[in-house]
Amino acid sequence: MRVSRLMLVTLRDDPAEAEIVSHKLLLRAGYTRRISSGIYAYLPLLWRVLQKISQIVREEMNATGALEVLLPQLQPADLWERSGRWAGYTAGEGIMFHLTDRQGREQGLGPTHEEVITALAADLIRSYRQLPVNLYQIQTKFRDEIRPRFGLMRGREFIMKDAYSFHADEASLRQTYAEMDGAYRRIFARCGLRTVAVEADSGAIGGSASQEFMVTAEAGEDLVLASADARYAANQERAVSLASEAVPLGPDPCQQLATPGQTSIEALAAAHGFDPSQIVKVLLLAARFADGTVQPVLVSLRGDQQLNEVKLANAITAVLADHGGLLEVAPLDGALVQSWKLGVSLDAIPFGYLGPNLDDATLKIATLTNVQVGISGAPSPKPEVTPRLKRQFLRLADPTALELQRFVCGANKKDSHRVGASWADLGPLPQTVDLRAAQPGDRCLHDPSQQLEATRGIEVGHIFQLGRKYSQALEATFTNEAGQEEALWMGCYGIGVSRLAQAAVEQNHDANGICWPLAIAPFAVIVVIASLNEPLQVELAERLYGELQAAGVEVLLDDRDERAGVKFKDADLIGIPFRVVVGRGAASGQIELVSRLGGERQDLAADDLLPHLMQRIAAESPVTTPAHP
RNA sequence: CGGGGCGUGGCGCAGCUUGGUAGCGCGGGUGCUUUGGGAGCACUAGGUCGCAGGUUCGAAUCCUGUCGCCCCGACCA
Repeated sequence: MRVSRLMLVTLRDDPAEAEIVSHKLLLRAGYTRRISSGIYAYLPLLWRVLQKISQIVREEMNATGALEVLLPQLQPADLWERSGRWAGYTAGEGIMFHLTDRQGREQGLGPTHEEVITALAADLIRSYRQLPVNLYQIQTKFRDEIRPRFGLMRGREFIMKDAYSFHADEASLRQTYAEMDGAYRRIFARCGLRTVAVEADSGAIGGSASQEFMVTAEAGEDLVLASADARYAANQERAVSLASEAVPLGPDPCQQLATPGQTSIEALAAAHGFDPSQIVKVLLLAARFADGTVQPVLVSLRGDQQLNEVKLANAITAVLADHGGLLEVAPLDGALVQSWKLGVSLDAIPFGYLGPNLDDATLKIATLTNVQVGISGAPSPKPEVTPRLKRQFLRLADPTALELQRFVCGANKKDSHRVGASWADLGPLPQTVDLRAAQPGDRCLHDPSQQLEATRGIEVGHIFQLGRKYSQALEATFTNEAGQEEALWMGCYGIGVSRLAQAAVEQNHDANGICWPLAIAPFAVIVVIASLNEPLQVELAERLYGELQAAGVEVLLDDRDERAGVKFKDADLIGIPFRVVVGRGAASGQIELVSRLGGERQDLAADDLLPHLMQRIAAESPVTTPAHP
């Protein structure tokens, strides 16, 4: 390809719209343009990169025996209603773009494809003899992200590889899951990325085991907690650790303590010399479900620990599985009562002095006159369904709180705490669930001498063992060896292809621009004609360009009538791994070869270029994974 | 959605506080000179100052509304 024909537009200044370096470079180097928030055009150079990545993904997926397909992006609502995800994905903070077609049928633009693929599996898979199978596709996904960010990093339209496997039993699922783990490691390594595999929360997709692949980068949106011995790594939302030892509380009998105005752990600890680990803090929240159910939740945590909201949401979902799906969890306060139109009075609730045994009766139904509806200027009501508030708290407690023999907690009375309370004093025990957020510096479970360290990561891949959640909902069954109908076991496996491209830039750049890993570079080589006014240079460059092309090398020829400096700057900016400069030495058949990464340069006879480059390229290319038998 | 910020030639910005007929750098075009790390000189094209109202003799500037974009939080490949 000739640069003069490439529609290459590079920018000298950083665009105002970009914040992180990879986004700036992709814009400056002419790889992409924003069309609207979270929607980007893939320009010719970027499209080549995306094709390169896709091809690597394809080769590694095919090598595991997976089958490539292409599924519809426009998906009927009823499919999503059958899996129970329509409401959650479209209402409230849902991320599915959706529309009504001319027949009045509701459709969604696919943010993911579990529903479609499971419906297909139900149709196509009849017998255990067909199993296992693994289907994948590489296509554009649509997600109306709450906050699109950082260019291709979090777009509302992006390219994803998603795969779905079907199995006769859990052991087979585990095996394919392990194969995908291996394939993913090879994919990211071949793309030239440094990644770390971490335990992850399975989120809205559902299911049991899941693992994320993080490109380590400062600009990453995720916090990874890992031990220095590399034996444990997890996303912070999932991470577990050992809490520090609590400071024991003295043996004095339980008594009330006047604590006027001391509504925070800090104030309470400061005023009476308590250690925060001696206090049980109680949080009041409310969980809203798709069917309108609103469940008040009381969470007990040790005072020095923080709540992990992802763990909390998972716990609530596990306890209340049959309300159409959890939509939202938020602190229950006056503002929430109003915005969710709960029709409840919180006047009897002594905020700041809550104990784990707060009486259900404190949830008082407000009289109608207190239900403020239709106040001008008030936000429009969010719930699409009439809320039905449960009158009993769901009581949850983190083990760190339950392990305390004696502790300080709110007395459920304004300006008053209990000191020396024990769980026996407080009635029935709350349900025990891990709810605390692991923190950097915490000791590790596998080896308490190890500490968790924080790094930031960009999630480029995620693999899940889904189990039978979707196959049961969508009645995707097969006949097992014994002749009985059984729901399929499922796994799903995603790679953010367009995100990966930007993550690669985030990890591979310098002050002059992008330094693409050879395997995903849009071109391997750029031949720069130093001066178009020198016929010898032009002639030699054209000859080399032709030879490289004939040899199958992906090569750019910078034939623009620009000064050499401009062309060097652009070559660095767009990040082509090898630069061949045809300049002063052309008369004596000498050219210069410059490596983008590291910048080392060497003079070569023009005739030696091709064999030399072929050898360099081969040296950097990994062995191709053999095809699946 | 809550909080913060920004919309002025293609790009990056100034001007706005204190209203007076729009400017700088880069980029584009033409010519001459230059020619190995984003050249110099000259000429030139290009802007209803996001949009809609309002105040005013007069609005980029003040007021109201609205749309768009970016950043911080909840969502995720």
